[in-house]
Amino acid sequence: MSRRFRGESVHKVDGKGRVSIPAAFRRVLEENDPDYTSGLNPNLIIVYGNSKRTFLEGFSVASINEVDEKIAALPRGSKSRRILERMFSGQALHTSIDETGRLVLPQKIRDKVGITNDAIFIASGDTFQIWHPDTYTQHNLEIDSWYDQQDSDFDPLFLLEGEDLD
Amino acid sequence: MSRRFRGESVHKVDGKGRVSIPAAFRRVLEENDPDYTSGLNPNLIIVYGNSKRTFLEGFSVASINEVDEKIAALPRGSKSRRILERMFSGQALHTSIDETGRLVLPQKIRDKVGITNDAIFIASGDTFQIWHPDTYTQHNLEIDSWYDQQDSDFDPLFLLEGEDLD
DNA sequence: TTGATTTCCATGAATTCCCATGGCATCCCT
DNA sequence: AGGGATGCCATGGGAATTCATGGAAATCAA
Repeated sequence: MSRRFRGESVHKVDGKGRVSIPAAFRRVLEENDPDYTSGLNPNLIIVYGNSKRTFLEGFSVASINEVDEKIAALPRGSKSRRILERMFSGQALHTSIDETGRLVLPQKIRDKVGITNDAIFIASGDTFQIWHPDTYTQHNLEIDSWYDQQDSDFDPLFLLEGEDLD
Repeated sequence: MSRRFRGESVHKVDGKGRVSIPAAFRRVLEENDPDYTSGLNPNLIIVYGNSKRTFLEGFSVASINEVDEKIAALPRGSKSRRILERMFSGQALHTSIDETGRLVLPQKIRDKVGITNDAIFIASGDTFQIWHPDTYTQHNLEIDSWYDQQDSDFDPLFLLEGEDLD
């Protein structure tokens, strides 16, 4: 169907760190995992990154491969390459979805982004993000207040045409 | 044939959120879904957006791809891009039309724009909108009052010529 | 052994699928 | 021109699946 994730939703995280992944996201992960065949569980990669990151980023196998290739194309030993390798190799977790559609987020990772009882999943192009709901709301305050300053019939598509903001 | 929707009509929404979409719109969705072949069900994307939005916007696959590409061309991390990604990735829903020509609007989305027993579909270029009939009427009153301020012989095509308004 | 993972079952709610009907509009035959 | 017959369209209802979530049992690792 599609390579892109779409939508947002909140899910419970239980004591063992299990969370259901939105069903629609599962379809995308399945279609973008070359090893996937009906009956199996699709793989995915969770990138948690350095301490400044306040959310987790989920990649399909196809998407992470793309990133890996681009990194590999950078000069060995370059600073960019070292930074990226650290993030996408080291500060990331290769895992898979279980038969009930859940993913396990280890305690360490949950602590890192402050996820406790609930987690919100938000599509973002060919990756998706996982946030603590409150942190996400907080993060969006700026955008929300920006909307408040626009006319009520403002259409964001207008942003595609013109200049950038700020 | 065409990439543009045309016309408007009202349809029943049942308890499960099912709504027939205008047959003419279906033809447009079919022709603009690269995956569509006779016998299959065309895909479409419903964008519901932030809390200020009072209607849903339906995109064909071709149209949303265009939007996605333009977004991807914006600088990563720019405000415009963040606003657009949130709206078109997060606050949106990828779905499809069933064999009886219906679309399912989940409860959450219906609640958001106040759709209950009926919904009105209005063509709008290469997208279409879905409103609660009353909200739509209300919205039109505002546009009508704008017309009232123009000369009685004002021809909207005039807008094609010059600058944007205000 | 003991705490931490995985696996494996369980269940209510939500969602999808499948079948059914009445209303229009169109086609076609005589 | 009349009058089916045909077919798409809008809408409904119930059955069958899938989802999201919880808990217990089995396995692992240190």
